[in-house]
Amino acid sequence: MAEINITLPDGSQRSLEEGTTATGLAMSISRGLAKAAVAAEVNGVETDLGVALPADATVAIVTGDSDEGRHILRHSTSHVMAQAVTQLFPGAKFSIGPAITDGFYYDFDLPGGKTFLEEDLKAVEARMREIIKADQPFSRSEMSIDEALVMFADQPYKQEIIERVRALADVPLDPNDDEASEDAAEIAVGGTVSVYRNTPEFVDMCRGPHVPTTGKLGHFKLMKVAGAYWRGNEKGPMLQRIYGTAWESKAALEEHLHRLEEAEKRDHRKLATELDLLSFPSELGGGLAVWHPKGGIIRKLMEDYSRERHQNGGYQFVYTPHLANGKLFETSGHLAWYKDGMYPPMEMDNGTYYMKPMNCPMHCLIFRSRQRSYRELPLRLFELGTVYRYERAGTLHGLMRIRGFTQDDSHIYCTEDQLLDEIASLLDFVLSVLRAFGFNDFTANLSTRDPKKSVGSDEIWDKSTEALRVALERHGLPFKYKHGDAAFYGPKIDIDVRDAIGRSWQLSTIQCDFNLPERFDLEYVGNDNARHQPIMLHRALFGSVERFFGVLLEHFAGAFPAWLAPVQARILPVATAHEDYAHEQAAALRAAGFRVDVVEANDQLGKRIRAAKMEKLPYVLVVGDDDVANHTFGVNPRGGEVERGVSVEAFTERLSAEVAEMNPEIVGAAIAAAGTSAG
RNA sequence: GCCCAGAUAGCUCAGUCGGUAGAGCAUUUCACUCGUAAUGAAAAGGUCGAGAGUUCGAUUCUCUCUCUGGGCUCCA
Repeated sequence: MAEINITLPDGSQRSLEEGTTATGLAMSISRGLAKAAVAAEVNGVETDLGVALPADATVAIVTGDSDEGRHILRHSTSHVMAQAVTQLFPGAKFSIGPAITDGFYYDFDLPGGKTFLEEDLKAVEARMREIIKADQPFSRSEMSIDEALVMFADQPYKQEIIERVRALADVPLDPNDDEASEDAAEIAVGGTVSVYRNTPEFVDMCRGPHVPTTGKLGHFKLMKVAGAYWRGNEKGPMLQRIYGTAWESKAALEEHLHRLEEAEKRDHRKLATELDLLSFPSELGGGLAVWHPKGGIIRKLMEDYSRERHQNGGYQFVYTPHLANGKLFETSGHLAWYKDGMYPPMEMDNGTYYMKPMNCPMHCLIFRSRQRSYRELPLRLFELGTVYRYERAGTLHGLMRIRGFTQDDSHIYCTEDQLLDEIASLLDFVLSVLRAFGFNDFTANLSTRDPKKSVGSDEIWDKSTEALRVALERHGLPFKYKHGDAAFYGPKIDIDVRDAIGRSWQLSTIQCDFNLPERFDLEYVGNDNARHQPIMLHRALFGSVERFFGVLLEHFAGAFPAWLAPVQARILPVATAHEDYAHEQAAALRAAGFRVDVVEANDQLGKRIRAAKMEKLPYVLVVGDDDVANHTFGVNPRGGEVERGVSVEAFTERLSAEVAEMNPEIVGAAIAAAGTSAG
C-alpha cells in the first residue's frame, strides 16, 4: 500500500496510507481531536473531513471550538433547519442560509404566503433534533449548471442563484464586489455547482464544507422569525427568515444565552425607565425623547465636558437655527441626496423651509460671512447642533436611532498643507475625549468612495482618501477599509469603541469634504495674496449626544462613574434624631460642588439602602449617633465594603479624587472648591 | 417603508371563552425611629393606546390609525 506524507500545522510530518481521510488523520492524532473535528483545512482550503487527503499536503484539523469550526457547525445547522422546514411545510421555497455572528439564518418563502408562528418554530426545532439524532451524512457531489437547474426546478430562488453562477462563470469572482458574486462563490467551483445531500429527498446547493454527519450538531436554539427581502432588495419579495444560534457544546450555548440576558439587562431603554432618566412619550411621536432631571444632569455634564475640551482645543463656539430656507440645502446638495430623510417642507412667505438635517451648510455660511485670511486657518467652528431627520418608522431604536438629536458637530476649514496635521491631532483629541468616558478599546474604519453615490472628481477623492490613510498610519491607530461606505461628499474615518461587555459601537467620525467648499464658493486669501479654496473637515466625537448617552448607559449598565452620576452620594440618617446632621453635611457637600441628597428616616434603613443601591448611586452615607458625635460618615460605596467612622474630610477628599480621576479637566474646579469650603 | 409580534395603574405583569378589571413594587397617610439590600396598616391610582364597525352590550371580535419590540432595507 502506498503512503502519503502529511504536514501538520506545527510543522511535524506524518506518513499515512493512501486514501486516508482527514477524519483518519485526526483519529491517528487523538480520539478527542477526531471527536471535536468538524472539517479540515487542506493546503489552506477548507474541506470536508471525509475527503481523501492528497499526498504532500499540509493539513489542519478544524475543531468545533474554533471560529472556523463554529462557522461550519452553524452553516450545517442551517441546512438541517432547511430540511426540517421543507418536511414540515411541503412546497416551501428556500433561498440562502449562511452562518453569521453567533449563529445562522435561513430564508424561506412558504406556500400561500404563510408566515411562521411561534409554535411553528418549536415544531421546526423538534424536527431538527430528529434529523440530528438520525445522524444523516452530508454527502457532496458536483454537477453542471444545467443539471443543477433541473435538480432545483421547483426552487425559483435557487434557480436565480444558479443563473448568477452562469452569468459570472467567465468572470473572476470577487466576493467583496457584490452580493451576487458572494452567493455564486458560495456554491460555484470552477463552473460547476456543488450540492450536499442529506437524504434522498433533501439536497441543498452549497460550496461547503460541512460536518460529516448531522450527529455532530445539536447545541442550537432557534431564536426568532423576521421578514427579510430577497437579495436585500427593498422592491423584491419579502421572505421569512428564521434566526438560530449554534455552538460546539451545551456549555458554550448556555454561555451565549446568558450573555444575551446580560445585554438585555443593560438595555438603555430599560435602564432609562428604571433610573428615571428620560422617556419617549407616545404623544410626542416616534423617535422623540424628553429628558427627565436625572438624565438631564448627566447630559449637561457630558455637554459641559465637551465644551470645556473644545474650548481648550482651539474651537470657536457658534449657534445656528433649526430651520432654513430650502435654497441652502439645494446649494449644499443635501436636498438632492437626502430629501427623503428630511422633514417635509414648510411653505412660508418668501420660500420653502426645512428643519435642518445637519449643521454644515450653516457653518459654511459663517465661514463665508466675511473675507478670510490664511492666518485664521485652521478655523474650527463648534456647535452642539440639534438636527432633525425623518428616520423611517421601522428603523427607530431608543436613543440609538432617533429623529431629533444633537450632534457635537464641528467643521474645520484648513489649507491642504494643514490637512494631515489637523487630522492626526484630531485623532488624538477624539481618543482622549472617549477615554475620559471610560472607553479604552478603539478601532478605526476608513470608508471609501461609492462611485454610484458620490460627487466630485476621482482626483479629489483619491487625494482626500490618501490624506485620511496617511493620518491614520502616522497616528498608529489600526484600521480597516470599508469600501464604498463613504458619504456622497467625501471619505471618512469612523472610530468604533468596544464597551464593557465587548460590543462594538461606531461613535466618532472624521470626514473629508472637498465638495461643500466648492458649492459654497468658500475661499481665503493666502500669503501669496491670491484666493484659495479651503479644505473642510466634518467631525463629531459623540456623534449624537443622545446616542452617546445611550451607549454610555449600556456601557456602565446604569452605574455611572462618580463624575457623571446624577446623585453622587445619598445621606441616610439612621433615625429622625440624625436628620439635622444629615442635612448639614449634605449642604456642605453641595457647597463643595457635589450632588448629594438626603432621605429621611421615614422608612427602615435597610429599605432606604436597598432603594439607593437600585438607583446605582456611587455612595450611600449612613449617619447615626457615632457620626454626629465624631463628625463622620458610615460610607457604603457602590460595589465595595461598608466602612464605619470615616471622617467627613476624608470622604470629601475621596469623592473629589474619584471624580477627578475620571475627568481631570473639569473636576479640577470641584477639587479646588472642595479644598476651600470643606476645611 | 416592508414582514412578524405587541400596547391593561407611574413600573413589572395577571385577567376577562363579549357583561367596563386585579397583584407586587412605586406614590400618599398613619404607626414604627431602626447602623447597612424590602416593618406593618390603610388610602389613592385605570375611558384596558386612539378612532370606527359588529353586538342589547366591546378592554375582549373585525378594520384603520398611533406608538412599541424583533428583523429587513436605509442611515448625510
